[in-house]
Amino acid sequence: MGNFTAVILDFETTGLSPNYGDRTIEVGAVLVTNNRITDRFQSLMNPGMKISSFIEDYTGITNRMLSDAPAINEVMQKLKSFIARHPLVAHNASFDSRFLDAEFGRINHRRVNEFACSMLISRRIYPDAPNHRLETLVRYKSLKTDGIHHRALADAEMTAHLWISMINDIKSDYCRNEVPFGLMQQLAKTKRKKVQELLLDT
DNA sequence: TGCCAGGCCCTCTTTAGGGCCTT
Repeated sequence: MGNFTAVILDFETTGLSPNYGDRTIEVGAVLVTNNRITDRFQSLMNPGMKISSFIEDYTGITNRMLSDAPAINEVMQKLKSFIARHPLVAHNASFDSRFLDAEFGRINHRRVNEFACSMLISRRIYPDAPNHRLETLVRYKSLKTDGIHHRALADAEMTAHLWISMINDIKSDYCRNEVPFGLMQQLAKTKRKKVQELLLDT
């Protein structure tokens, strides 16, 4: 008891803003139970438009690969089942939550899941990291990686390892048996100077 | 037509500006 389940997810997209027409082109998600990855979900998605050469270069996902991919709505239905009502985590969650909510909106679904941001939490837990990009934190904490970056499942797995690492570090640094999701969310909203206070207090 | 993100966080702040993160 006490070890919560969460889904860590990551999107590759055509750009930065769903409000300006950008769509998702790949999703990766992993289920974390008892601080271990216990299930995985990944799919490319055909956004119905050409992606820029910048995105092709950035992700390694090509227009050719997407032409054979399933429609976004179809994948969103499957993603909806995968995430169920589990709390969600993403690195810079404001980005992924915007896209998730936009794509769910297109299938007339409204997200009920809570969201936590591993980037905001890492700024509190690892203030001395050179920066808080996912890639940097993976190196900084010597986390498991297959060396692939900017692909959805690889990034989701690295984010999951970061998430697990942060929970384990809080447990050992503050002698805690468990670190509930709500505390992680609270951390993200806590001023850096008040972090010690929060973790010692609760 | 052409424009175009958005939210957090720090500081030489709050009557603001700019860097960080995500694609």
